[in-house]
Amino acid sequence: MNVTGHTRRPASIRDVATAAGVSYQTVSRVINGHPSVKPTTRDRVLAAIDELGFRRNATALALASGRSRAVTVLTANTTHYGYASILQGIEEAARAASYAVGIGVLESADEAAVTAEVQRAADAGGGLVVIAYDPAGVRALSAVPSELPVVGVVETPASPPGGDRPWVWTDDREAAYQATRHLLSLGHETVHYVAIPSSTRRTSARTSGWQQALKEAGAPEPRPVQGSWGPAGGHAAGLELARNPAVTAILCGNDDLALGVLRALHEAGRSVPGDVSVAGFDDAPHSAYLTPSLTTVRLDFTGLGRAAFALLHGVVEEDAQIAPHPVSVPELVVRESSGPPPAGA
Amino acid sequence: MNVTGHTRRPASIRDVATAAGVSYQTVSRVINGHPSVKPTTRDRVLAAIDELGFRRNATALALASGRSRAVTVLTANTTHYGYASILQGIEEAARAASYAVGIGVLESADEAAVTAEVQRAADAGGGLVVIAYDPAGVRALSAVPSELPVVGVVETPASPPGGDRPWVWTDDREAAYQATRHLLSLGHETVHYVAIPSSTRRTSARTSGWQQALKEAGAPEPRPVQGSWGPAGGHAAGLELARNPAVTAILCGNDDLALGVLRALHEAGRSVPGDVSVAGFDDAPHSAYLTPSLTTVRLDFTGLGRAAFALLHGVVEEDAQIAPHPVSVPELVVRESSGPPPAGA
DNA sequence: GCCAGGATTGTGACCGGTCACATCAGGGAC
DNA sequence: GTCCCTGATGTGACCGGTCACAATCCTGGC
Repeated sequence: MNVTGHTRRPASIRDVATAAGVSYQTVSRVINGHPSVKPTTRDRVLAAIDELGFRRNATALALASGRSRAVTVLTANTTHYGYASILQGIEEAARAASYAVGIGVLESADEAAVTAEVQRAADAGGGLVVIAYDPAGVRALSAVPSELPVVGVVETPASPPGGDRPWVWTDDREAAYQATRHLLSLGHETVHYVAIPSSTRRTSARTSGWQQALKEAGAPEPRPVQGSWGPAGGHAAGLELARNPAVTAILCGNDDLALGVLRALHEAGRSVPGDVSVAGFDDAPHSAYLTPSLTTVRLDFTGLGRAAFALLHGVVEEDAQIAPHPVSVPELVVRESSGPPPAGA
Repeated sequence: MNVTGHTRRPASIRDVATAAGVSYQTVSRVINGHPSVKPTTRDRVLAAIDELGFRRNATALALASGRSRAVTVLTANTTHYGYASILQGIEEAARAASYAVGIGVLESADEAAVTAEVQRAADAGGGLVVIAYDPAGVRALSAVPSELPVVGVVETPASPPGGDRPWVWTDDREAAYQATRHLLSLGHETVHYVAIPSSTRRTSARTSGWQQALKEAGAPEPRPVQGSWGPAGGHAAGLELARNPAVTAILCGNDDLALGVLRALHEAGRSVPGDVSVAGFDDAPHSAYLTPSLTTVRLDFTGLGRAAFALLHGVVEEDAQIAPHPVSVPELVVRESSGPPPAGA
């Protein structure tokens, strides 16, 4: 160990080579596990590595070899439950594969801003995971130059916006379908829907799952109420729906929205689930502890993140490339916020 | 523009040099804004850069110059509101300074695991921001080799665990003090406290602010109840406190904990704020929409993250180094969950 | 005892930038 | 007209690894 106290620069393979009395190439072979190195030599090199505290310089490796063992996650948001959990899943898997994880936030959906951010991510080297749940993400995914390895986390599997890029998704359609069926099965005549902003102009997967369930049941299909991502949007939407006494069941695009809806119904003097049933989406950590606790559909975002990384890893390392597939089966979690419609309805 | 469709490797400064009919060094001068380049030459080079779509290779830059324009954030968590917001703030500021942002999650507080993660972060090059709100983070901060630029986001300013490293903090002590005073001023005899896990064995800043307020008011000081980070811990603590009819006011270490406490009180049949007042900490986005809405202390985590980056930036670029300072003045937000104690108490 | 061939090891060039220094021209002072 | 200095530009080495190829050692087969 070095005890001089000098802030010397870290040892390079040439330092190790000198210490072990071999050439730098032999050191390179040892750290790369090349087979044809005599065991005694290898031991000598390993001892030198250990003594000098040598660590392979990631920057030099990236420059010389092109491989960079890094992922950059491009996302419009890092704090919302779903996004944060996907990020966490990616980080987890990346760490296990000893990949570095970078993040880039798409603050605006503006074309120029998105392109700039994609460029920055490309500069970082390595692969990309783009969370394309919103317009900014979708735009980013399609702005990624074709020579870059990228995986999209998308909302809908059909004709993904990123073209022929590999992607992963959760089955949002199925999840919305299940939640809607649940509410209908309780006896509600129909189910209203408060939507999250869609990733594209087309109908979102969540919306279409809801529509399908209504159609199958022959229930009237009310116009979806547009919400935002957070509770504030849900609150506004909830106030609007509360004015209509015919509304007895509300499905929300996510749990935050549902929280706002619950609050709005409370303010309007309508009880949940007595007067109105509410269901959310995502099963955020706080949903089980609300009063009333929230019926919702659980999605495995962390697993989704892990799958996204696994897919990217497969692409980058040119191993068997895993076919894109939905990684989580959505699971309906029935809690207090849903129940039969009021007797009079 | 290139229209061959070939996946050619990106242009280097030598490609640009050839295209502009100058040496690579001149190109380097142009992209670095060196003064002594003849305007006509500069224009020629800029035109070539534009035509070839040249972008400076960040990896090569880092290797050759040592500077890397990157920050790695080391944190035990990415999903909790406070952590996620700090990360967001760092990313925001870093993006503005065109720094790359990396993250490393400290999954375990185990010494070896933490050291390994710090090593990985060091390998990424650039500076470090360590969120030291918990044992893992504190350990990581002190495990950072002294030659690495690092900023700690710590709980308590006094004798920071990272030694002489620069740091930023929120004034948690003041925040807890304010919240406790608020509850006492409503007429409660004393205030109970549900604690988040402390970053060290010592009394946390939040705990000591609470204690100080009680002491000043001559109120009895109950033993703090230990919680975890999430609502589940708050729920358990809440059930325990609900058994004691003398409890009329509860301060919680964060809003998630408070949510669990609210739920537990509801289950125990005690009304909020009629029987018991509850206050949280952090002002998470959902807190305003709970029923009852949550009285809490707002902390500017995003600003804290920005400040952490600014400080690091100052250290790395060797500009005027900003002295560490609390960036946010905690702000008490009074909502429905706090009120006077029941008349009989 | 001599040679083919695999196992081991070393050398030089390169990745794409930067840095330190050399070179070359032009212009003012004498 | 010469000298010196400064502005503009080019050359070579280097950052710390990798890659392709050359060189050397050792062993078995004949």
